[in-house]
Amino acid sequence: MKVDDFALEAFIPYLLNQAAESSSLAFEKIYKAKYGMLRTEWRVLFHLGLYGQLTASEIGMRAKMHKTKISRAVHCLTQRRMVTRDRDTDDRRVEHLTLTKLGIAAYEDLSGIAQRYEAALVADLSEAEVRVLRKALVKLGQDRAKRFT
Amino acid sequence: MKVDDFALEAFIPYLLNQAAESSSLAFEKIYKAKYGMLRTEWRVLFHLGLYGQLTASEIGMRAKMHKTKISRAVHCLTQRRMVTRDRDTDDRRVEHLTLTKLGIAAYEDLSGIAQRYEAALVADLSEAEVRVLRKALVKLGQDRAKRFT
DNA sequence: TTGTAATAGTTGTTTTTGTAACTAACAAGA
DNA sequence: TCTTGTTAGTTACAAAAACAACTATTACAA
Repeated sequence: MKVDDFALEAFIPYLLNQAAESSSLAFEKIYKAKYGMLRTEWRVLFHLGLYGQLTASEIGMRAKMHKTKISRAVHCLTQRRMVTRDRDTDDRRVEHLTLTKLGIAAYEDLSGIAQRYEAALVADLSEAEVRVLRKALVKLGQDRAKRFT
Repeated sequence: MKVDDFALEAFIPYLLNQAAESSSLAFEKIYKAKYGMLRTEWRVLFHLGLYGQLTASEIGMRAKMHKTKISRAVHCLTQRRMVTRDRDTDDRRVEHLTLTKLGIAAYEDLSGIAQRYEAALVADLSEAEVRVLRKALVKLGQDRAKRFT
């Protein structure tokens, strides 16, 4: 199987998946253990904590999560009294989601941990490298729907 | 919700997940459409194509995939006549996995596509940036079991 | 030997995700 | 008004993943 110079070890999507999984794992354990949250719930919580009141669709666009995931995450978060839903008075299809005191507390706790976690993650990279990394990840995260067929 | 200077948009694990998902998507469609493969199967195929004969455990260690995933992926790949299993004569617990002609053909086809795909992915990054990216991803992909509690 | 532990891999069951179909509300033209 | 189409969000069902328990085989020590 001589084949080629193509190293799976260096295939960017593969590396990205490994890095994403590995880097999410330890942090996932924290919010799971402390608040019983799933990754989807953590994301919703985080978006609400960061941007304030949002609708499910807005979260969907920002986080690129499918609406069913959001629907379920919001359901769980409301059950856990971390999020409240308010119907829009003009358009009664839309719901405005807001964190409760409990939700805010969880968000503040977890975002603090997240910052320290991230610092530990990139501890052995230089600042310049981290800048390049972030920039590259943002680019790679963009929709490329049409770019490769 | 004034809170903080913590930008979710810049949280590395978040960016990694976005980039990983986005970058895997288009490629996933290709091997799914052409060969009806799942991501797990594609990974197994790729490891076998790259390293030749391996056992399931070896693939598990290299790819950091759980053994049940590998078991099922191998099952599908053998059904599709892309992989053959041979019992080790010394230790009858272990199976040596090898690509068939069909498997090799699929691997060669897909690895070619993968190379071009990756080239398109990083097209608007400089070579230096790609180097930094790969290096950072490899580091982040490493086990950090004990590094953050 | 024989008993205990360890390893390779599989199978079964439960969670979580993905997909598609659905309800409810609005919009806008005939 | 009455379609027809669109949007927000939910629900139901199918696909995939995670987790635990299992079989078969080997290792190794009493």
